[in-house]
Amino acid sequence: MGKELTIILGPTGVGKTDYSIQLAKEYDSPIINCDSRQIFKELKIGTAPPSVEQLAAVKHYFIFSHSVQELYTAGKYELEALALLEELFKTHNKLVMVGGSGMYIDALCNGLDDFPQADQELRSNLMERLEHEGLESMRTQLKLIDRESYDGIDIANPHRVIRAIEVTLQTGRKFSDWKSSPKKARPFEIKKIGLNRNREDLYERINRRVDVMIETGLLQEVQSLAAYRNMPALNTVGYKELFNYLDGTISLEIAVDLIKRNSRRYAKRQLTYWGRDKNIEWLSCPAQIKI
RNA sequence: GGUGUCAUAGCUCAGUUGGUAGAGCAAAGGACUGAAAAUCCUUGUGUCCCCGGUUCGAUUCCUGGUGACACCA
Repeated sequence: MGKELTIILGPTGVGKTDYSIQLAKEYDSPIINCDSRQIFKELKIGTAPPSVEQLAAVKHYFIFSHSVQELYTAGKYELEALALLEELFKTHNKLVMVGGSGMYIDALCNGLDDFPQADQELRSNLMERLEHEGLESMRTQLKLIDRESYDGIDIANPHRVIRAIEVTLQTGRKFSDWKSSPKKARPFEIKKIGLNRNREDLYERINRRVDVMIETGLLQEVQSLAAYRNMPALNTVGYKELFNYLDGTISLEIAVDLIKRNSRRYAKRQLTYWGRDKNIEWLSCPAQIKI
């Protein structure tokens, strides 16, 4: 019998978790998470992971599995998740995956080109130069060492410029030469289900969920993570705003409003990201489902 | 009850010496190859509160109304 992976995706707050539990029970499958922040064991509130009851009801992978102290990336996820799937498919025909990280999902489904992960030292050097010399200077360098990338990537985006320079310097081969739009073969079928709902309803759920997070102790969680605030894992909606509050830069009320706003914007970006993926079968959630 | 001030984008407000208007925020749309909950790009028509008057022309000036605020009683 053929192996099939069902991926449930959708914007934050849409109700993916509940849906995934149902489907996992129906398929008698564990759940493999593909949310880039729920993998962190230190983040228990602000990333809206499955509840203790939900975790007890169905076996979950990639939930609380890694630490914010380590650098985690889409590339690592591709390898680790793929290895796990191969293992699980030995005993299952159908598996359920859920999450909202579009790039992680793409990495798993299609793979990434084989250029390396960033060398941390090189990256921090480049970051420093960006800060001191400005973006224009970085662009000029990219133009010199990889003209094709300079013409092809979003030159206004510092992350992209730095990444292209970084790979080129690190490997001695142009970033643009590495790129091939990979479509790596996977030993299983992939079915994508997108969950969506009325925009107003979605935003309402997001806003409410933030209030619940605050009531549940998000502020205390953020406080306890102060030592790691510079790790990429903590550059996350719900955490960065509260760090600012703790610094005294903004009031708690404003921080909470910003968390809501940034979550809403995140949801919108997710929807945009998946807009071009024609393989997603979209389902509209009824308004009654509670978080 | 009297007097005064205000009424413009979803919100806060600017402005038009009379020729139908623009900022910030919110919002919307988009991009995306190891930071992706990241990072970046683009987008401003709205009965200028309502009725009438003056005027070639009123959101702008005038009368009245309504509402909000302030002060006086």
